[in-house]
Amino acid sequence: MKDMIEKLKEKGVKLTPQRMAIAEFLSKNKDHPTVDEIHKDIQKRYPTMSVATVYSTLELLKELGEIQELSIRKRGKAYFDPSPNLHHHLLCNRCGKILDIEFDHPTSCPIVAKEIINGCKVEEIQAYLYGICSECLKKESEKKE
Amino acid sequence: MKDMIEKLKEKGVKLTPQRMAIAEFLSKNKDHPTVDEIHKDIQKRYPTMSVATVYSTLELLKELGEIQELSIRKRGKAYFDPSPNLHHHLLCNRCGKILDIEFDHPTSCPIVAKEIINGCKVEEIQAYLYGICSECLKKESEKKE
DNA sequence: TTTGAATTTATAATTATTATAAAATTAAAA
DNA sequence: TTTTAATTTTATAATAATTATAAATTCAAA
Repeated sequence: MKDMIEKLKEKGVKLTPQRMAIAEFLSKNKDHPTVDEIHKDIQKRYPTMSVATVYSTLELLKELGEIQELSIRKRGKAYFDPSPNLHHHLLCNRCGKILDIEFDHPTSCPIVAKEIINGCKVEEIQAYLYGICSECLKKESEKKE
Repeated sequence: MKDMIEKLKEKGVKLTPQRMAIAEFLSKNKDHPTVDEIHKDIQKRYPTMSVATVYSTLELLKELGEIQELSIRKRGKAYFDPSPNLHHHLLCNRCGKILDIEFDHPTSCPIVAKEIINGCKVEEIQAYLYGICSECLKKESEKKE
């Protein structure tokens, strides 16, 4: 929690109450929130918080490398990951949950290992798996019994 | 070109002129068109073609596994890939082009190899690389000289 | 030819995001 | 402390992609 705010200060970002509220929300969040979710939550304590500020702050945090924006097919809106570290995501086709997929051996991935592929310089990688999460698999196998 | 239409016929899909025009457009297309691009192109020859039909036909083709929809961070709209086969995509941060990335050894990828990961069943995989394409790299190196 | 289901169309509604301009805040300068 | 200028926030409107709706059309089977 303090971590992200500390880093922002170090980077010379003006620490407004709004930005701190968003940074705090993200730091505590283990999920993949949307703009709307962030906005709604903070508005409870901070009624004048506007969506535009949420958008601009998320853009700022992205540029600073503090968070990442996902590109996943789910209702055409943006999802954010409070962690900027390389990992993948799975979207459950049943319940719609987005799960983090930490992959064991990054160096064994033929793409992650390379900085250049097909003559293109790779700066960022995101992989999306679509399938069925463990909870939904369990539910389905219970039904069959 | 004939290929996709043939397959649709086999699958018992009603072959309307609109659907055939869309299938033909996609079959000839090596790019990653948007709904709007598809619509605009077909409207030249077929002035009454509506966007709703483009949306519904693309949804149908997706369900039939004839095409895939990308989710790549580019102006918040949907991009389609006329080929349903597993391959990845690179978005050039300079020129905005989306390039196909055929990866050499699918079996060497630690994710593709598995059907189950973290207890989840993986049905589909999409990876997005963000970076700089070879053409833009070339332009940049020429500038420096 | 009639019937009924599926499809297409035009239009409106919805939703996420971006743009705009006024008001508020902030931090530095006087 | 007061003034100043730049930045940030806010409310609102504008834009753009997608989805919903209902009437019109097409199509194939009875």
